[in-house]
Amino acid sequence: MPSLRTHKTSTAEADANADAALKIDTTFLRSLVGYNARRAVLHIIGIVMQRLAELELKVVELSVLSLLAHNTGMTSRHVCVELSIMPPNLVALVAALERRGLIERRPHPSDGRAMGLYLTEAGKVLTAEAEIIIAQAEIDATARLTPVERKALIALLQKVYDGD
Amino acid sequence: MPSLRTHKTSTAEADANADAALKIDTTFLRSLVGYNARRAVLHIIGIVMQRLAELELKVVELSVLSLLAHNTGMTSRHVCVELSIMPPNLVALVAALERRGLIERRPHPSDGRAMGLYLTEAGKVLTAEAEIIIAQAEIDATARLTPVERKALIALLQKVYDGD
DNA sequence: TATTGTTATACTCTATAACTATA
DNA sequence: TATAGTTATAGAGTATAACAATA
Repeated sequence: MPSLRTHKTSTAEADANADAALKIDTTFLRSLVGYNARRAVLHIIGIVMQRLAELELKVVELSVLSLLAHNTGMTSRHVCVELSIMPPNLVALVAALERRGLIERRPHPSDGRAMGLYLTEAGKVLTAEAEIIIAQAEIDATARLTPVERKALIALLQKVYDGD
Repeated sequence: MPSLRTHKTSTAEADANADAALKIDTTFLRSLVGYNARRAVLHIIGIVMQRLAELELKVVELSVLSLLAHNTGMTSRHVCVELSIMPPNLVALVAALERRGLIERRPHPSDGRAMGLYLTEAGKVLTAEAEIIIAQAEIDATARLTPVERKALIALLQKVYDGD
């Protein structure tokens, strides 16, 4: 019997689908970039999260640390804009990183309202270590891709969201 | 997501990054598939969500309805596995769709524990309408991609997570 | 007046333990 | 014993309103 992808409904098909181990038709969902991208994110984040847990870091915390490592003195507001975090939700995160001695908050030189965020020496060391771990975790999580495919995938994804 | 770059320039300071919105170096984060995929998901989901809101549907609700449209009689458990939803979290969702008269729950013919999920006529109509809307929203959200690029992107994403 | 950082809070999403009725 | 569905609940994640200090 030929593999069927009918959209008709019959009692026989209903009973067939009600039975155990069957093929589920996900043709429509799999035709959507959003669905596939979300599944890929869940796959990758799961692996990355697990590896970062060894350093007691969450993915969003590493994102903030990495941003500060390459943009020293960034303000909370700019971190929020860059990572699409609502300002109230960054407060506790920054406080936690400061409590762990990974970052420092210093008054902005010319804007009395703002605080610059800086990595401490311990923060620099941990961030460097975390970036190596996360880079390897990413490679492992996308191991089915060749380096060329991986590069192409990243370029296509950026084409989707760049300009936001 | 708001624009990341402003066009204002000001006098140089000792700490360039302490000054307001200059170019932020995101080289490391942008080298990660996970980071880029997540940004792309946020971009697409935002648009899709907005369009589906006209039908008072959430993305996950449309996912369930679409799955049932093409796999009539699926059980809750199979929906959970397919969409990575925890069973307790599907209960309220299914109840809401049933309350709206979009789906029906009927006893499984051979397994007294299970319930088959079926679209009602109203559910079929709404799902068909929603699939058209979401397909167009996806095209719009990925308008910077050519059809060939879009197809390539989907294939690469599936290569990342398929087998999970 | 507008903006930065903050508090408080609420809403959503996701996760876990335990129960029931069937298998 | 194991599984499908459910309840209750806890924990993240994300959202808005409002305030003080500063621009």
